[in-house]
Parts: sequence; structure tokens; C-alpha cells
Amino acid sequence: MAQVGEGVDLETSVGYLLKEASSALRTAMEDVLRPLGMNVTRYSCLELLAQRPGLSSSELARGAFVTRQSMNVLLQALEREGYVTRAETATVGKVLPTRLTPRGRRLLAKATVAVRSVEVTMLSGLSEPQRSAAARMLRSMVDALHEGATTAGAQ
Amino acid sequence: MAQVGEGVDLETSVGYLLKEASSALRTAMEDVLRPLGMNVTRYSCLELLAQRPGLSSSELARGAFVTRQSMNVLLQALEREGYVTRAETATVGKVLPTRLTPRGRRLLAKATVAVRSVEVTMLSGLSEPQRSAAARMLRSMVDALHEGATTAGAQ
DNA sequence: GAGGCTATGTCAGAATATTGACATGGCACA
DNA sequence: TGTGCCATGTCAATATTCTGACATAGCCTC
Repeated sequence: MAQVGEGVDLETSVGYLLKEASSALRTAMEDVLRPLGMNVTRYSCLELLAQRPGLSSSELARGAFVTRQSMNVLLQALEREGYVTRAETATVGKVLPTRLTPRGRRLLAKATVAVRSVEVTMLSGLSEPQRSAAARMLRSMVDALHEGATTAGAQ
Repeated sequence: MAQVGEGVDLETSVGYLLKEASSALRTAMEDVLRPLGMNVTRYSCLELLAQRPGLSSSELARGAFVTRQSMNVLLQALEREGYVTRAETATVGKVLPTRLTPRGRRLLAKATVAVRSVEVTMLSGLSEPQRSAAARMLRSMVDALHEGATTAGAQ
């Protein structure tokens, strides 16, 4: 059983380090995106749309790790500001495909430069094999957590 | 320079994977903590207090990666519910040291069991050397980001 | 001792995200 | 056909966190 008053050693816990790294990355990204009038969620949304045009609001939400309700208000703002366009009528189901406007692509180009510099900084202490290893391990953690959630939910 | 319309490959980007892993970990932790009336930030606060009794609100905020204002509201709630106690008067400066109550320790013990199971699940696909390597790489990323922020801010 | 600097605690307002709920459109299946 | 099920878009209410601002306490330097 758990030892009361002992707990987890936060200094060496992979979970704590993961949270710390994610927090540091988010802060660094917010800092470079703020001058562009952007934040991390907005950038993620634009980046997703650049790679996969026509994504729905729900799909964008999953890709940016927010709820579809949050993504909806974000998309409304981006559309109001002229960075994206949404189809008025659904082609299939209730899905309203979204696309970048030229203006959105220009904004994304600037943001990408800023964000890429942050990632370069973050990885500056790691060799190429280490970066690949880090990516594999993170993928393993994600998959294990998803696996654990589904099996626990199916009990 | 950045290629407009190309951007970052999200599938293999360490930054994106880091965000994905952190999001999955957070969700999994919230799921196991909710039945206990807890969330991740509350758990982090209690865990920090268990390891280092007498921490101030600002120090707890830094350890839990939130602002000191957010930690303040959280501490008020935890104190109201009898999980922590804060000194009424500052012993040094304006610092009001905080400590766990026996009730807080009991709650933390339950939460620690739940959280530990999540971390075990997350690391289930990695060997012990891989876990150590993951911890080292995450630490390297955190340090590099902090280093980059200070040098960029001091320009 | 005076002044500058930093850190802490706190208040107020705004931004952001979440949960809960509902109607609707496709899909599988009997 | 029609029934159950799931996903999507959307509205409303709530919760959480952040930014900005202020006063105060300690520290350092002169």
C-alpha cells in the first residue's frame, strides 16, 4: 500500500518531468506567438488546417487537444478575423469543412518560423538518435495511456 | 526560410508528441482523481506539501506550473475543506507557510495510489534504461527552454 | 538611513476551457 | 422500414486560469 507522507519523488518522476517539459514548451511558445496575436491553440489549429485542409471542427479539436466546444469559439474568432473559411452547408452529415485563407496562410508562415525556433532550442541538447528515441518513447506513453483508458473503461 | 504551406510535420514533431503525451497523462490523471474530488493541480499541491512541508503559495505555484494567483484560490479551497493549514502571520517577509493536515495526508494517500497506477500504465511499454533515458531527455529539454528564455529575455 | 530591486500575497477583471444538454444527420442491423 | 447508436454542431452555464495592478517586506548598495 502507499506510504503516507512518502508519495512520489517528483524530481525523478517521468510524469512530473513530462508536465514540466510540456509547461516550459507551452510558455516558450506563448512568448513567441504573443507578438503575432496568436496563442498555442490558435497556432495548432492553423497548422492542422495547413496539413489537412477541410478538417471539421471536431477533428481540429482532437488534434489540438481541446473540446469541440472550445474549438468552435476559436474557429468563430479565426473566421471573423479572416484567417479561415467554413462551408455554410454540410456536404456530408453535419460536418462543416474549414480551410485556410491566403491571409491565414501568411499568418501561419510567420508563426511557424517562431515556433520552429523554439523547438530547435528545446532539442539543442539532444543528438539526432536521441530525438528519435524521445519521439518513440513519447509515442509509447501515449499509446499505453490510451490503451489503459479503453481497457479500464470497458470493465 | 520557412516554406509557406509546408510547416511542421505534426506526426513526428517532438513538440507535438510532448503535448500529446502531456494531454493524455493529464486526462488519465483527471479520470482517476475525479472520484476522489480532486484534480491534477490539487494533487500536485498536496504532493508538493508532503515532500516539502511549509512551502509558500508562490513556491507551490512554481512547483505546480500555475500562477501564484491560481494557487492562492486553490489553497483557500483546500484550507476551507480542511486539507491544509496556513500560518496567519508571516514568520519572514510576507510568506505564509502551508502544511498538510492529517485529513490532507489521508486524501493524498488515496490520490497517490491512483496516480501511481496511471504512471505505471504510461511506462509499461518502456524498459528501465528507457525510462531513465526519457527522464534525462525531458530534463535536457526543460533546461534548454529555460536557457533560451533567459538569454532571449536578456538581449 | 535612503533608494532601488525583487519576491510575496492579494484583489479585480478578462480570457480561456470545460461540463452538460439538445437536435440533427449518417450508419449498422434486425 | 425503423430502431439503436454514434458523431457533429451548437447553446448555455460553470470552472479554471491568466493578466494587470497594488501594497508590503526583505535585501543590497550607496
